[in-house]
Amino acid sequence: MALASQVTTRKTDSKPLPRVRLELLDVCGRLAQALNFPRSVGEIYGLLYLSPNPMSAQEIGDAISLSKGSISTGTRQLLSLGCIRKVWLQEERKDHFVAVLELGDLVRSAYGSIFKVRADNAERRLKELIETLAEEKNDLSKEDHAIIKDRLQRLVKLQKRAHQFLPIIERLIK
Amino acid sequence: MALASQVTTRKTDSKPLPRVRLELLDVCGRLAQALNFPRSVGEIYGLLYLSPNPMSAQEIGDAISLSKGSISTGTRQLLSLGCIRKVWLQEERKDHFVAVLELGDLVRSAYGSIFKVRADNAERRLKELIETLAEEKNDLSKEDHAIIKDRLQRLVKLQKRAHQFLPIIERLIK
DNA sequence: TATTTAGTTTAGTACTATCTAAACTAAGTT
DNA sequence: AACTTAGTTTAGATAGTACTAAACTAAATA
Repeated sequence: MALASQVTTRKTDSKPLPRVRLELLDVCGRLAQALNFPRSVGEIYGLLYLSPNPMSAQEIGDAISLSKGSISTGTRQLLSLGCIRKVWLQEERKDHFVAVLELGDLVRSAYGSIFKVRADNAERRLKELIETLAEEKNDLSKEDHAIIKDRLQRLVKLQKRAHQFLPIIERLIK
Repeated sequence: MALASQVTTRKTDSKPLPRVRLELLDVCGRLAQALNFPRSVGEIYGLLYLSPNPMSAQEIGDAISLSKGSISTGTRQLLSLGCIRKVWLQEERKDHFVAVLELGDLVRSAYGSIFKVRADNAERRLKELIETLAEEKNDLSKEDHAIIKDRLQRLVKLQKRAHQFLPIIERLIK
């Protein structure tokens, strides 16, 4: 029993992280911010990505200083994004986390769930705009109507252009 | 003189915007937010994009309600991004603005100045990480070193993959 | 030169997002 | 059953951003 408690405290003997890991952690933090995620979420992923072993919330909190609460929500986000996984270690009560290393898969699914959805949304929106213009035709002067129609038409062209990309990107990504 | 002042006040007779314009304005506002710009910046662009005439700061402020200050900084941002242009109207002291309609050009330059730069940055960063790892080789256990090296190698692969995209995207864009 | 007008900059306010601390839930241990 | 431990949720603190109002600069007009 005395031994057991020693074992649990041993966990906290966290040596400082090697610089490589600190650097990647930072890179991931910035990347996360650029993608409108909390920086800490990126940091957690970066920490796990170069971790030789699965890490508990404890250990994560020790490595980057972050509260229990933040780690809890951060890991939940990463789990739901499929960026990390839980692993159960024998005779360990705590959850442990590992980074999903197959980033290609992640990118692929991000494409499907984000990029594609956006493209579809944009298309719908633009159609709505054109409908609205049609409804308002009588309220507008001939010239104004023509101008607006022309400009919306430009957007349609641009969109068609973008649409040609999708299949090409899909092929590249798979 | 009375006439002149009438003329200047006439400008303020702003009729409410047609719905198409309100809708596009909204779309652009949301788009701006998604790109980490202030919503108002997107709204200004959206407003100008469907405007039959160049608009003064005044008119912009009347159309979407926005303070002088915000319009000043907002237009400056859009100008520096190349999204709008100033036009000087005869016998008008005020600046007037028009949207740049060639969105294709904008996308192209955004690719050059943002996407490409990011890709290059990422490449540099990754090289640095690998250098750091080399420097730290002795501080790490053999196993840890091997693991970290392997994972960085995965990133290199991913990056090479991404790199293949660039020329293809460039070709599509031009 | 004094006054008006256009536009910029600054100081301050309001809002939002992320974090922490602590209350809480649940489950395992003695 | 009481206690410890792991993890979640909530309330509140803090920081950052985007806006407004107002002071300021510069230029045109009287």
